[in-house]
Amino acid sequence: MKTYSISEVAKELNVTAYTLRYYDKEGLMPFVERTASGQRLFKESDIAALNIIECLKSTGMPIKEIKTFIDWCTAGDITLQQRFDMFMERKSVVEKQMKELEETMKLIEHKCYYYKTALEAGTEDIHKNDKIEIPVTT
Amino acid sequence: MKTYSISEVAKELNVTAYTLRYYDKEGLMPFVERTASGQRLFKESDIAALNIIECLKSTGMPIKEIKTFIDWCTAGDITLQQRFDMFMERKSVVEKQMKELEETMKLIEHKCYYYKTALEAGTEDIHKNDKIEIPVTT
DNA sequence: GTAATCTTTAGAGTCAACTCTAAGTCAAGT
DNA sequence: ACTTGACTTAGAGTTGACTCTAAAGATTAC
Repeated sequence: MKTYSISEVAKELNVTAYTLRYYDKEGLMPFVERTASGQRLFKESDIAALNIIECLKSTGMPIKEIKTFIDWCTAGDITLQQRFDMFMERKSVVEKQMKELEETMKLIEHKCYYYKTALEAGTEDIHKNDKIEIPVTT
Repeated sequence: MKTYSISEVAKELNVTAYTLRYYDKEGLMPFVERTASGQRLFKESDIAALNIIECLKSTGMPIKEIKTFIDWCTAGDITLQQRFDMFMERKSVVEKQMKELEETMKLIEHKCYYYKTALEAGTEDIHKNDKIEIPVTT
């Protein structure tokens, strides 16, 4: 079975080897095996697991919570419910992030328009009488 | 013209007064006026500007870059092009974030399904023969 | 007018997530 | 055998963004 060194994996996942060692130190990689001399040997399945870790991280989940998930994985079928619940919660977190990102996008696009027209006019003054936007909650 | 105290603004924007003072210290709020005794007086337009700051922050822009933008605003029409370019770049950053968030969502949803079926079976073993997913670039 | 509750500042402390250093070990090429 | 470069560890250092403290001054409520 093909294995990979830490720097190969780092390159593949676009992180540094330092970061991977840090994750290991924090308990996110209890599954990675070692050679007799102590060097890490990453399997394909380890890289897949790291992809899940990256995915959780990208939802804003802190390392410590990801560790809890890894611990659940190690514990086996007894923690299936916790893991299911966790991913369902992540799903709603990501849904919220998507909505927020859309609001952000609206404002950014409005500003693009604002500056495009200001540039055409040569001055921002053309927007002097724009009404101040009060965020609408409903 | 109605004005607001730092704690009123903090409440409104869902941040702490500490945070607002920190932003001020970092140069994000040169426009906020003061009473004779030195207390900050926030106008509606200041709150609008803080909303833009929050918007930029939510795209992952660091405080120092936001300060650059605020400095451009202070400099006037001469920096219209820079500000337009900045928002156009933010737009493409947010587009990228949206795409990434969709990829994240796909993986999360897949995991929800994975654990839902595992729960129904009472064991994760039913997925033993799932092929390892190799991220597809195209 | 005085107590309670703001506000101000400079500067220190915290926290997460890296990021690096030092000193040593291991592996691959010539 | 020896050099070069990758790997190991513990632990220190960095960064960004707050978060708080202390001591002082200002404002509000009665």
